[in-house]
Parts: sequence; structure tokens; C-alpha cells
Amino acid sequence: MAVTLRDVAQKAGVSVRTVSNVVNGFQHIAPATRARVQAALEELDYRPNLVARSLRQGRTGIIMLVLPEINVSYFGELAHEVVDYATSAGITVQIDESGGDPEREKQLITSLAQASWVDGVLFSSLGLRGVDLAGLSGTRPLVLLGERTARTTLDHVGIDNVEAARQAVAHLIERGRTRIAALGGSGGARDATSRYRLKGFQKAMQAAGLDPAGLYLRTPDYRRTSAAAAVRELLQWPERPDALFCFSDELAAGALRELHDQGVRVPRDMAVVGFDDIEASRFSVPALTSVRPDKAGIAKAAVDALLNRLDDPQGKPREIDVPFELVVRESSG
Amino acid sequence: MAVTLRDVAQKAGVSVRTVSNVVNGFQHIAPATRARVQAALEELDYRPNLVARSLRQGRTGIIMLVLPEINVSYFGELAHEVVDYATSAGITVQIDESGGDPEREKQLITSLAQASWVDGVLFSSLGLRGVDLAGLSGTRPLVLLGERTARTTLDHVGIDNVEAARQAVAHLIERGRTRIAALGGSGGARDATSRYRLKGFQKAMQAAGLDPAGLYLRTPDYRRTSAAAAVRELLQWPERPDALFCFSDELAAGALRELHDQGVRVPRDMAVVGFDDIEASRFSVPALTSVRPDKAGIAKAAVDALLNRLDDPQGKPREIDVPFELVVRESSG
DNA sequence: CTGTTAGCGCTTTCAT
DNA sequence: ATGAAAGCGCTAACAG
Repeated sequence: MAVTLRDVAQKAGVSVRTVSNVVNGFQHIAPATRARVQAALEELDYRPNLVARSLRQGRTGIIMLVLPEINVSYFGELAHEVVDYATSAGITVQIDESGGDPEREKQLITSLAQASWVDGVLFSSLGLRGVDLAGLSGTRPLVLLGERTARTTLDHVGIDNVEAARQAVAHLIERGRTRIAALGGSGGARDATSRYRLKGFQKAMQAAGLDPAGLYLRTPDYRRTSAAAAVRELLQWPERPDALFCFSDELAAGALRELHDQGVRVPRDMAVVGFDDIEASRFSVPALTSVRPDKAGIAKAAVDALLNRLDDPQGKPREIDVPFELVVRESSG
Repeated sequence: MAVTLRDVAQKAGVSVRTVSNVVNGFQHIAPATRARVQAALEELDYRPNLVARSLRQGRTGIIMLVLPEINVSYFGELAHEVVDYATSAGITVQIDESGGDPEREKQLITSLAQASWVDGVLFSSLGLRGVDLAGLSGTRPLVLLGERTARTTLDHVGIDNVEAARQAVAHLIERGRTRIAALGGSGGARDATSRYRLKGFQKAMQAAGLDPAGLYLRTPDYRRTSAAAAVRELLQWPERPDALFCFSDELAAGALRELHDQGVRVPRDMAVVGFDDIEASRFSVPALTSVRPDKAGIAKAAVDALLNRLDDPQGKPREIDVPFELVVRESSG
């Protein structure tokens, strides 16, 4: 059986109160007492029971990070930053995956709301509307990561997707490309990411006097395979595009591979720009131009926002914009 | 304030015991009572307090997954499988990163041993010896993932690294390569991964009557950048190798990129084989030949082993070998 | 400065 | 079939 405060107290000939004080480093303890307690503590190899402590204090120091899939590089890198920063703040991170499936997301929210030890939740949703998420907010602080999926009463941390996409496309235009295709996601209401990026794309096209509507290829997800398939289709078009704006780096990677297979040279025949700036993109052939969100900044802002909300559950929702940057590499010529 | 069992009991005019029974789906409850309790439950929107429940039961249903870095694709993919399988078993996963730093690993073990919620720990260590880890095993079940770092009393799940490496190199030899270089890690005692893979490399070389000792390039870690630097050096050698066996796919990716920059054609001038078979490797140019460990198999075996150990803390340590497979693609010609 | 004690919310033994 | 009550191990309010 585990050693408890009582055991230590008994051994040291003091009360549990005193032991607790020593364990928690309180002031005002007689040096002699402290020494005696310390000795007992070590001799018995006491380890505090965190569950009991949390029950008492009503806080666990655990936050939950919900994201589509941890094996997708962007989310892996984001999770890394979150774990990193949270750890430095004395918080541990639990991870759950939604698979990007709206049903599963709702279910997760329900179970999180119903029963959980987590102090708060960071939710990186793909398909869910803010309204769906609001169900959780009554129970536990929740911070939304990524796209703002709707006018909502929740805290939200992310980059300005429309502007980022606009800059990426403006860059292609600057490089002399005119037949630019956007690639990725559904562009529909359920997929805020693609909606915003598409909007930025259109904005840039319009600003340059190009046709904003024409060239958009949907994909069922943001993975390499999907992009490869889409590119195969795109290359059948009567007028071939001269540039590709992919809504994720993984899509871009799939596109690069397929373009290579089809003998289309990048960037000469086709410029390619990605989004997320995952580690692998720096090393692809050709190296990928991409929008780099400040992932560490997102993580820090999100964890901080959550911590703030723990102290002030009633404060009004904050909208936090994190910087991004377009990293130009070989693929955009 | 949160709704407790007492509140519900009072409302329904029964005892907390009865409410608890209803909540936990026990048998032998008068239908009328059950209905009344159900109504109260819903009306008050009761949510069980998991912390209290855990305190009482002595189990949290949380396991901790410790790995070097979640943003490294292999670990991201492994974590994905772990989260996936654990979730299906009703377990939540906490993630902590060691950064591959032995000091940090020890510190993590200490803090895990000292105070923690987790029922058990899955530890994917790079640099730690089994002995270091044993400190935890007294407190909480621990399963080692990846390399068996030492003769140890702990459960261990992984693939046969020596044999996997041997097969990878044998494949290169079969393809007619003779000057094969191994690349990655330190090969030293603190890095079991590279030690085993190096051993497999040497075994294959020896079996083919080739010089097993000559060609080994150390790297400080398993990342792309390090491989690029190593390859730059390797290309200076008087007799250039005709094949590269990289101890991770990320290393291989860095190598591919550098070889491309230096005008070395893969696989014609240099064949490349990786290890881990991360998603990106299927799409690189050229597509990478790699050793694919059964990640889902590892995850399942590891979680199961942990769960078993919870029930039977005294059972003797199990050594679980998970299958792997060499996936041949373009890079090995 | 330190001892006593009342819970945190839940499960579960012991009654009935 | 259900109630009463004893804790799980800890912190903190209340004494002294």
C-alpha cells in the first residue's frame, strides 16, 4: 500500500497538517520539526497522491488537446509546441483525436463535457461550427485553435487565413503566374480552413484582375494521396494551370510527386505553394514555398488563454491573431 | 457548483447509493426507482466527478506516453496508433516529451514515479538504459517501446532491429551494391537504436563477405539536417559509397535532398534505404525503400501489455516482438 | 507554530 | 432492493 501523509505524520510524531505544510513548502515551520518530517518523508519514500490533491483543490493541472490526427505533420508540430509550453507551465497535456469527423468531434465534446478531469480543452476542429462547440463551454474552459469556425462566444487562437492565402497567391502572381489553381478541401461550410483559404485566393486573383472563380480543385481531405489524384485530373484540363496553391503542405507534397511522375517540371512548368510549412517541406525536391504559421506562438497563446480563462471564467471571449510568414523556396520559381 | 450524487439523491428521494447504482448500470433496481432517479439525473444534468471516482477506485484510466518528440513523424504515427487503440479500450493518453535527452528522461521518470495520476507508462526511450528505468517500475507499471535498452526486468515491445537492419542491407547487396555506408546515431551505448541497426548492417556485410567495419557515419540525431551534413562529408571520401543505409526515414530524406543538390543520382549512383516507413517516404522523389515496423501492432501490444500488468503487477516481464517488413520502392533501384 | 477536523464526490461494505 | 456510513488521501478552515 502506498505511503500516506498519515503514515509520515505518525512516524515523525506530528500531525498530518504539519507534514502537508512541509510537503508544500509552507513557511513558519520550526526547523527542528521540518527536519524530523523531512527525515520521515524520505525514509518512507512518500509520494503525494495527486488524485486526492486534485479532488480537494478542484484542479488537475491537465488540459486536453483535441486535434484531427496527431500523425499529420502540422498537428504533430503544433502538439509539440503545446506540450512544450504547457510542460514549462507545469501542465500536462492529454491528447485526443477527432479524425476530423464531425460526429466524432461532437461525441468528444459531449464526453468531455460530461465527465473528465481536464481543467480545460484546446480544440482544433476541422468541421465543427462554433455553435456545436458551445455545449462544452458551460462546463469547462475551451479555446478554439485554427480557424474560427463561426461567430462564437469562445476564445480563439489562429492566424489570419484569408490574408495568408492572399499573400501566397499574390506571390505567385508577382512571379508572373496567371493560371493559378487552388487545391484542397471542400470550400464548403463544414470546412472552414478551405473556405478561408479559398477566399484569400479569390481576393488575390481579383486584385490582379484575374478570374477568381475558375480554378479550384476539391479534395476529400488534406493528405498527399488526395492531391496526387487531384493533380492527375487537373493535368487533363484543356488549359493547364501554371501554378498550384495547395491548402496544406501535405497536399503540396502529393502534388509535387504526381507532377514529377507526369513530367511536369516545378517550378518551370508549374509553380507550387503550400500551407503550414512542415519540416519536410524544407527538404523536398524542389523545396516548397509555404505559409508558415507561428506554431509556437499559437501554442503559447492558446495555453495562456486557457489558463486565463480558468482564473476568469466570465471574461469576454478573446480573439487572438498570431503572426505568419510566407517562406519562399524553390517551388515557386 | 457542480451537481453531485447527493443532490440527485435528494431530488429523487433516494440514497446516494441507489443513484450510484443507477449511474453505474447495476442490476436489481426497482424499475420505478430507476425511472425516478433517471429523471432527477437528467433534470439536474448530473456529471460524475471522475477525480473522485478515481480516488476511490485507485485507477484513473489514464496512461502516459513518453516519447522523444511528437513532431518527429515516426513518433507522431506511433502516437496516433497508441491513442487510437487506447481510446477504443476506454483509456486516455497523456503525452510527454523527453527530447531524447537522458537527463530529461530521468527527470521525467522521477516525477512520474513520485507523483502522477497515470495508471501506467509507455516509455519510448532513446538514450536510457533499462536500469535507469527500473526506478519507476516499482511504483507504476511501465512498458518499454522501441529498443530494448538493456537486460531489464521490464516489459518490452518492439521489432527485431538487428534482423530488420540486416534485411535492409542484404537487399542492397542483392541489388549489386558493395560499398554500403550506414548513417545515423552514435552507435554507442547510449543510443541502442543505432547500436542494433549498426549490428544488423555489419551482420549483412559480413555474410556477403564485405568489409563490415568501414563505412559508418555518425549523426548527432535522427533528423534531416544532420543527414544532409553527413552526406556532404561522405561525398568527399576518396572512394564514394554506392549505397546508403539510413537509420531513419528522416535521415534518408535529408540525404536524398543533399544527394540531389550534389548531382548524385538516386538510385543509379547511390541507392538509399531508410527505416520507419513514415508516410512522407511514399511520396518523396524518388520514393524511399524503407523498413516498415508494424506500428499499429506495436501500439496494441504495448497498451495490452500495460493493461495486463495492471491486473498482474507481479507477472514476469514479457518480451514482445512485433513484425516488420521491408518495403522496396524506387530509391534502392 | 502545530493539532484537529471537515469535507472534496464517489464507491462499497454492512445492514436491513 | 435500498439506506447508512466508512473511507480513498489530501488541503484548509478553525483552534489553540
